[in-house]
Amino acid sequence: MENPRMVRQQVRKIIRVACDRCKGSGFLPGEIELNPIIEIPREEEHGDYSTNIAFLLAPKVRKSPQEIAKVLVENMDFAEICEKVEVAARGFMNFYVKDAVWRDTLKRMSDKGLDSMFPNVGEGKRVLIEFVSSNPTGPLHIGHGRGAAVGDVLANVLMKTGYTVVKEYYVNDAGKQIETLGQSTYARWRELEGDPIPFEEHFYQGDYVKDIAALLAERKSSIPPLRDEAVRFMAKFASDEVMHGIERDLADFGVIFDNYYRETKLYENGDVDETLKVLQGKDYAYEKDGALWFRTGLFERDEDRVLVKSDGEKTYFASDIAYHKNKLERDFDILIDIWGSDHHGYIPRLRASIEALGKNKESLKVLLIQFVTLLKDGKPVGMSTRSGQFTTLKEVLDEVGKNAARFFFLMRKSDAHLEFDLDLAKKTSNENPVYYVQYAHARIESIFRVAKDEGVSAASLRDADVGLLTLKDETMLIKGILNFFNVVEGSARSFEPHRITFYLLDLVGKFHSYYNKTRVIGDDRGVTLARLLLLDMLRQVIQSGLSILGVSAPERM
RNA sequence: GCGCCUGUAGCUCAAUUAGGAUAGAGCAACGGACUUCUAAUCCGUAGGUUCCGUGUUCGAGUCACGGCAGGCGCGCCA
Repeated sequence: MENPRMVRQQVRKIIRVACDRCKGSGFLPGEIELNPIIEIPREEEHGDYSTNIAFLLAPKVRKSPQEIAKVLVENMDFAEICEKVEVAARGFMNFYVKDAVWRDTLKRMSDKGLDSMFPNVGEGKRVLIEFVSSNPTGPLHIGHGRGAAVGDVLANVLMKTGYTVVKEYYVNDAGKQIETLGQSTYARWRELEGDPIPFEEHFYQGDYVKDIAALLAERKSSIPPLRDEAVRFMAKFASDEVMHGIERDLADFGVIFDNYYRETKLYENGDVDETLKVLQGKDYAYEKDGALWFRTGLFERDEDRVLVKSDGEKTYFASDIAYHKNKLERDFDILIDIWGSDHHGYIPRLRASIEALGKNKESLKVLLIQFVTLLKDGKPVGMSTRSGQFTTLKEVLDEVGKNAARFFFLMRKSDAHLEFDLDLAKKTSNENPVYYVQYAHARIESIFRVAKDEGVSAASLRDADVGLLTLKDETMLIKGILNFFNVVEGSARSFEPHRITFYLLDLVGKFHSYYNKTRVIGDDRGVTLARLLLLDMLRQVIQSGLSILGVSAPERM
């Protein structure tokens, strides 16, 4: 078997052949067409794969599932890959794959390398993942951190599985919020100059505004004398400054974007006006009460939305349509947007706009990220950007480090609430799941150090005889290792990066258990080599999994 | 009022390609294992009306309908 997916395909084939044979003998009607599920059973005693085909056939041929399963098995040639196929009491058919098949697949993996094992899900499709996209009016908080982790890891997963991926950050550098930032900065600057003006309630309260004002105060000469111009100048200055900080925090978090796409660019190059013209040309936009409205209701169950306000200003929605039009025109097959879940109400109108532009709205996938509750001393820490009482990503990174932060963000499915326990993430103890995985890797590295001292080189692993891996724990570990590629595939198909985290925890659990029971390096050189090959593959899978997560795989701990 | 998400062990969460067999982990609790390649580990015990109800069927944590509870959204804001 080239890879573990092929084992499942073989099982499918065995079933199909048996069905054909039963059709030939008249036991099954010839025209019947079925797509049975072949799954990995929960219970180990139920074999490596099982199928429900007998249940699906039962009503059609008016026979009991048990009888159908029995006849199918009698007509089955399974000996090549299975040691037995059993009919369970209810009518399930359980396939017990030969241990040798798994061992040979492991050997193949060792010979050909990990990269040859990843399934090609994407087939070269181009996908653009847009995430974080936080307004440059304040530093990233912990919620953005979760979005950053999910987006970055999803990008890694998709890259592993045959997609061409571009990571993009959309910078909302136009509009009222930037203006408010300018006013806030200006007010702080006046304070520093000893000539204060009222600091209004809707201004940004955070201390970072004061820092920026202080920076400006040092370069007094470049500030325009007129207030309006000064505010505009400071808006630009402050948002650039904040943006630099965001990029720095992201880099510290291990997230590097391919592009930063600025909203103002869409205005400058005429994309927004062009988009509005197209919509109007198709009569998908109309004027009412002095404003321009988009006919959302034509495409989705949603109300019509304003594109141009009666004061002539364009809405965020207008430029966002232009942005997504722009993305599609850059020849991406799939657009993934990662948003905070509080924006979910925005999905219908954006989908509608894509359809209105004559594109397939199914090419847009929106992943919603639920809020993060930060726990400190077991109690939640409140947050709000306006009041300045948020916990920034930087603070969390400084406290728990990149590895723990990324791992914790991916311990939940993204659309579920996440409780982030700061104290737990910080602990250097067995309670911390990050270390559980990393420690397994360090242990394996340690074994290889000892092996090296005893004269076992990496090259000699080529001669290892996997047939000597006969322990039950070893078979389980092999299956666990090979399952990696299925998990990555599932993760890619469902856009659920957190599956990698769960998989790794499960896998290294098997290893820790094995380690405590079994000595790898022993007197029997053959067995030692075989076990080292097993651990080498395990090590590579852990490294690969952790690198997808963006978490380090330390050699010592 | 309408829409989306969530509800599983004391706590935090799983449950595989959208229905499969006896619902699983970790933490916390209790009892054990270091003369050994790393005890940041392992082994064992205990812990459940899967929020409630009705339905669909060979089979429901999973699907449908109706409730209950929590979160979020329903702007000419972004």
